[in-house]
Amino acid sequence: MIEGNVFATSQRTHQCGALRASHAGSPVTLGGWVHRSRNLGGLVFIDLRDRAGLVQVSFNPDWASAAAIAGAAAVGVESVVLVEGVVELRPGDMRNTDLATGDIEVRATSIRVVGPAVTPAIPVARGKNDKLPAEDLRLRHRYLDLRRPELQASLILRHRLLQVTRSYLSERGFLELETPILTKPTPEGARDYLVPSRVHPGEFYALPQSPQIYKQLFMCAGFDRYFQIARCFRDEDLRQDRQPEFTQIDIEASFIGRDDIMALSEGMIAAIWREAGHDVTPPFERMSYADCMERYGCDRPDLRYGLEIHDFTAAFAPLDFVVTKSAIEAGGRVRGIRIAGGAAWSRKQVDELEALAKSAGAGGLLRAKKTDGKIDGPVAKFLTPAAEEALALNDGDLALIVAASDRISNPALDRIRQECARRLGIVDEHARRFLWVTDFPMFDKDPVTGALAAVHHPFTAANADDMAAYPDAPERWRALAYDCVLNGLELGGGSIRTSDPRVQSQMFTLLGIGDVAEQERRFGFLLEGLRAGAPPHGGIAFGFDRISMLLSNGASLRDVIAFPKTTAARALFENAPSSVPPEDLRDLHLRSTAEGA
RNA sequence: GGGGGCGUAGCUCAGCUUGGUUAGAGCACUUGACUGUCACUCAAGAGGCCGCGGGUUCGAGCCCCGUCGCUCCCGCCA
Repeated sequence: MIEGNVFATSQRTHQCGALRASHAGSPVTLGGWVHRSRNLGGLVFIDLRDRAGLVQVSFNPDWASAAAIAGAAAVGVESVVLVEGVVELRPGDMRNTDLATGDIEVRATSIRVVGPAVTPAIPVARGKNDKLPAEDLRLRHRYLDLRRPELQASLILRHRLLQVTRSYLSERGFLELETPILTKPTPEGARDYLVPSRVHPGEFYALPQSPQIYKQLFMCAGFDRYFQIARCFRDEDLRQDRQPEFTQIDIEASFIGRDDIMALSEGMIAAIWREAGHDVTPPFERMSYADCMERYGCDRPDLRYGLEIHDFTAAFAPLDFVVTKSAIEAGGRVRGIRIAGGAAWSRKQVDELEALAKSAGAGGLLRAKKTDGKIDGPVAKFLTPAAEEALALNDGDLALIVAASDRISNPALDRIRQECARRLGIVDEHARRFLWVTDFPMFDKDPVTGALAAVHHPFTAANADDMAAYPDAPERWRALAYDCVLNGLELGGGSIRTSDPRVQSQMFTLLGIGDVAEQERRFGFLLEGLRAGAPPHGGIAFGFDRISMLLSNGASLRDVIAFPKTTAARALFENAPSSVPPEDLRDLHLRSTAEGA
């Protein structure tokens, strides 16, 4: 680090928000924005703001000229001013403990307005109970919104997290290598953003959904360890935690296995969280995909609370109860969760949970509660002692059960479990339960068409034992893939890649791209790279925006991205996308079919 | 692509249920007063295409239809 005050320039000596009692007696020149001012009549205070914080500048006839006081009284909020003065300790009763600079004030002798401001369209300085302006206004006037100390803190933290990430990886031999933004359309996955070529009529580049193939080619080229803070683009409908362009910490390495990537990632996550002031202790817990689905009904379980799913199928099979019986006969299972104290919930409350289960695709939600030693509910009169024992209800407990195929019951029970935890207030907001989910299936089989789709992506390697054991049942193969999960949120995921070009070609065939010419056309540049001598390699990518959001306690991804898009993928500040002159379209060999075009 | 919510002063919101004087409040803004405030205080003032279009009605911020924008969710996101 450079010693001393790097913020001193020919025009100012200090940052406003950096002044402390130790500066008392120093003459200073400050530049900043007028956050608020208080004119007491002949005595004026200005709260001057820069990215470091606020400092009170006082204008008093004892040290300031009448002209300076008049200037201070006249300046409008959000104007940029340069003030000269002396840092002085405030008398004890005038200290402001709410302000980092509250022990001192700057007794100003002059003020110069260098950037006068019109009245701001949205307020920057807010009272304690003032609500934020509507988000579209904040986005439209982003230059003002970004002045808010909260957003500045988020972006400053984001910067620090990026630097920690860079140095962590760089210190471990990873090279920060760049990949193209103008690239080739990807045949599967999300929709691409397309860029028309001017010199090649009718042809298009695509913006990368991820640098996946390029980073594998870096491995083929022998760079051994790669990382990139990579911008990625996906043209899909948006959510609170989804932007059309987003940033990934993208990592790939050679001569490594799953455990190497996990250990490296754990260290990096710990370094990032430490930078944000949190202790994280690797190694992280691990759980197979199969266990996750069995116990939690989803592949990214929130482990901050229990409410695990239990299987009652064996005990319920003999029951002469049509709901469970028909489900089991159709190949389904009877599974549910036990809620201690849930018997006290009202009919209406449980109905709401059933509605939730139905919205997740379940046909219904069976309930059984135990009060005064007696089980109540539609199944109650069919229960055998064995079934009662399996339910294992204590007095006051409620069981919520879904009888269906796992494909139906998993998402339903997942939703129910999350909602029950919320209602019970058993989610420890301060807990951080990191988890590796491993052994994902390679393929997802479409229940109707039987077609296979890659669960992770087509370049993921399969477990070799599975391939040998079930050569004709690829839907049983497990992938060498892993997801990093925190409190039910996916932070990142990756896999060991297929480095044998023949195996990669077989994978494409399984995915329905059997034609060799077609494979070469779509993925030739990867296959050629693999044929040229590819080391075993693998990697991972973390969603950096989401990590920033978590660590700055932001409610939305839009609070950690300087210039985000709306949920309609529109940029309200610079007003993109927008129409272009017809001649521009002509140059690109395009004609718009949009109405009114 | 589908569903829910919101849209009234520069900002945050009342008013809408049950249509009926001149559409209100707080903050911000302008002017004035005020020598230790820190969301300063006090007084006065200015500020409105009630998102837009159509309809019902003697009469619409309010009811109906459509549309646009923002937002949340489902689908989608290898």
